[in-house]
Amino acid sequence: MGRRRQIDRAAILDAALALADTDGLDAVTMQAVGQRLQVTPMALYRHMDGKQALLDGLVERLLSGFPLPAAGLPWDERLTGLAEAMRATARQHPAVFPLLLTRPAVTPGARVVREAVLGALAEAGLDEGAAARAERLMSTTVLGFAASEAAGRFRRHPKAAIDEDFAVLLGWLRLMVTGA
Amino acid sequence: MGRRRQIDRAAILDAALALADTDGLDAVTMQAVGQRLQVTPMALYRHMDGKQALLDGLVERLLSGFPLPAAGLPWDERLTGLAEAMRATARQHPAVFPLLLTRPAVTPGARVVREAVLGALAEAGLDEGAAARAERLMSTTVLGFAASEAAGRFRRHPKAAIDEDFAVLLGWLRLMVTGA
DNA sequence: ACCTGAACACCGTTCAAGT
DNA sequence: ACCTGAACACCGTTCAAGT
Repeated sequence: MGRRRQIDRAAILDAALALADTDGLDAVTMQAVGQRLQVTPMALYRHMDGKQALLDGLVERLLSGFPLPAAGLPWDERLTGLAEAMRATARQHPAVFPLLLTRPAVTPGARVVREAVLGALAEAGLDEGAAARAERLMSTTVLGFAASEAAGRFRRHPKAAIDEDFAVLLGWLRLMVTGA
Repeated sequence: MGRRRQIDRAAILDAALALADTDGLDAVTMQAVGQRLQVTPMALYRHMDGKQALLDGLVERLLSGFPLPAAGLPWDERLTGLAEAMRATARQHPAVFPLLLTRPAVTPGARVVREAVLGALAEAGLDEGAAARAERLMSTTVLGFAASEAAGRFRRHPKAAIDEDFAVLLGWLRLMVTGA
């Protein structure tokens, strides 16, 4: 025992995410991930289809770890909960989060989140077309805010002001649903 | 004459932006920019403080080329014009645009755009604090939408649907000002 | 003053070789 | 089956040398 290091896809993503969280996206290199797993960079290629696939995997990790609001809650609380969970995820993984703005939401993890939003909007009384449009717009809005915060675009502003901004934004979103 | 290539900061940014527009951000390497100017990569360092400064310069380029709406227009048309100009810029420079979400708006170019938005909001009757908040939120929202589109997050959807999404978004923004 | 050559420490990725 | 060694074509960046 203890002769050769054993790795798998999950271990690679764990290592890459830890690296991204502590040292930023640029620190996620095949060599650094390998080193963290005590393996040569080339060993990763058996489990992961290259660097781009690794980044895709990281994004999916964020999505699949997304806490969904309790189903029994009223629609507006579910929407608010979803938005807050998104912001919390952005704060936990600021380096990876902006990549979400880059990829079509077609993966299983993205689909789950979208269905949750669509469900809340349907309960609010929006028809299918309006709900689909509102979902795109709301996701984009919340994603843009959270990604901005994660990337440090608001770093000149006190945290309290940004929290208040977000609260105002949530108010807008609610109005968007009821006022349309 | 014609003995040694002469370059300067503006020429470097021109070359880098052209490269980014046609081949993406990853194609913007010191070597590729140098080659386009028929100069070695090391020659760039005399005029530009490294790769990061080059990217910063590219972002500022986008901002400073931003067309501002005519000052005589009513506030809501100015706001709409600003948002549409932002989206047009994102379409012209899709590779560079997402970087805007990454940097605090403290450069001269960013300041000009922000003042234009604040001016329109002041004319709409918002006090200073409310205008500052609305500016942050609106810029973030429009930036998020335009960056998403530029990065290809909506590539599964027909262009007409996205245009309509944007029109709905502009309606929301207007409501945000009058309804608060 | 401003560009070049040589050099360094990294990158991602391949492929044959080892176990 | 799965990791390693060697190799390749790139990266960004420095510094002394050329003109």
